[in-house]
Amino acid sequence: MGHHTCCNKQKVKRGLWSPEEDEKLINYITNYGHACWSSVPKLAGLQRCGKSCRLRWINYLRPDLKRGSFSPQEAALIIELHGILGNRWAQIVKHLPGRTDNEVKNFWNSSIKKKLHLSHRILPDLSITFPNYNNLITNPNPNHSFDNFYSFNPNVLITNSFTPLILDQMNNINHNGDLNLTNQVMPNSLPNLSFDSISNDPTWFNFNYPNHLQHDLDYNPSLIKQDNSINSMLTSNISLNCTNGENFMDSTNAAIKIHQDLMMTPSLLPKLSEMIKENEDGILESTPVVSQHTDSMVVNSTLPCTFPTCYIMNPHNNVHRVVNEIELMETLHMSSSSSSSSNSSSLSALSCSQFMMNPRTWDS
DNA sequence: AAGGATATCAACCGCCTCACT
DNA sequence: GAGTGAGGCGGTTGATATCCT
Repeated sequence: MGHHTCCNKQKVKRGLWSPEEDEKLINYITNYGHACWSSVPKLAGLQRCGKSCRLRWINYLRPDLKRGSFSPQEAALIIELHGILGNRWAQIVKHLPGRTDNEVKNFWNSSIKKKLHLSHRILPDLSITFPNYNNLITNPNPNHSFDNFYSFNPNVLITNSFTPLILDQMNNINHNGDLNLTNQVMPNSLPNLSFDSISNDPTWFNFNYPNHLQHDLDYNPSLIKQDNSINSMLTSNISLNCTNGENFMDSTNAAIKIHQDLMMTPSLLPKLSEMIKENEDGILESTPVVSQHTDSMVVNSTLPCTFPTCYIMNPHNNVHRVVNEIELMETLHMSSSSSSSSNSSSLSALSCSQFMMNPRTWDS
C-alpha cells in the first residue's frame, strides 16, 4: 500500500473536497488550464495531489458534465455497449457525452448489474442461433422461408439498437453458416414480445418487461413512452383503455397488449404506407390505429413519425439498410405494389422493435 | 421514531502504459 | 535498455443518503 509518487512529496489533504477547494481548482483551470496536473495543486494553492485534482476536475467540476440520473436511453446504451466492450468504462463513456467513466461504472455496479442479474435468473437463456444465416445472405434462395430464417427463441425481439449488432456479429458465423449470438450481445433489459397464448388470438401480443424494468416503469404508460425500445415502435402517445373506462393494465404481470398493426409484418406494410402521410411541414405522421377488437378495448397509438434505421429483406432474402425516411417510403410503396400484384409476403422491413421473430406472427 | 439494511457515489488505490531522460 | 514520473484506467472503499421493518 502506498500513495502515488506525487503525493509523497508533500503533505496532502484527502477525502471530500470543500467548496473552497473546488473554487480554487475551477479558477486555476479556467485561467491557466492543466498542462501538468502534478503542478496544479501548488499553483492553485491546494494541498492535494495532482491526481486528486485531475480526478475532481474530470469527474465533477468539468463544465461539460451532464449531471442528473441516467435516462432509459442512456441505460440501454450502456447495457448494449457493456455487452460488447465489457468493463472498459473509458471506451463506453465515449458514446455518452457529458458522462464520466466513474459515473457509468457506479451506475453499472449499483444499478444495472443487479437488475441484469435478476433478469438473467428470469430469462436464463437468451442465446440464439440464426440457422443458415450465412447461406441465406450470400446464397439467396427464393425457397428459403422466413420461418427458417427466424426459427429460434420466439420470445426474442430484435430491437432497433440490436439489429446492427447482429450485422456486426457476422464473424460469429460457424462452419455450418449459422450465426450464433450469446447473452453477451443480447440486450436483455429490453422487453420480450410473445404470442398471446391466453386468448389464442394471433393479433395480440404480450409486451413483457423483465422484472427489473417492470419495477422501474412502475406500470406507467408515460414512463414506458420514454423507453428507447418502445420509442422506436411507438414514438408518440400510447393510451390503453378499456371500453369500460378503466386503463387496460394487467397489474399482476404488467403485460401490455399492443396491437399487431404496429408490427411490420409483410402483409401489414401496404397498410402502413397508407397510414403514414407527410404533413404540411414535411414530417411523417401516422393516423391512429384503432383495434379491430373493439368488443373489449380500444388501443389508440401513433406509429413512428421518424424512422430509425431499417433493415429490409427483399424477395431474394438479401438484407440491406434503409437509411432515411424517403427510402423507407419508397420501399413501402414497392411493397404496396408488389403485394397487390401478388399475394406473397415478398418484403419485410426489419425495423427494430417492429420486427417479431415468432413465425406465427407472419402471415402465410 | 429508531435503527439496521441497502443503495449511491465521490474519492482513493494500485496497476499499466507511455514519454522522456 | 533501464529508470522515472505523469496520466489514465478499473477495482474498491467508505461516507452519506435512502429505504425498510
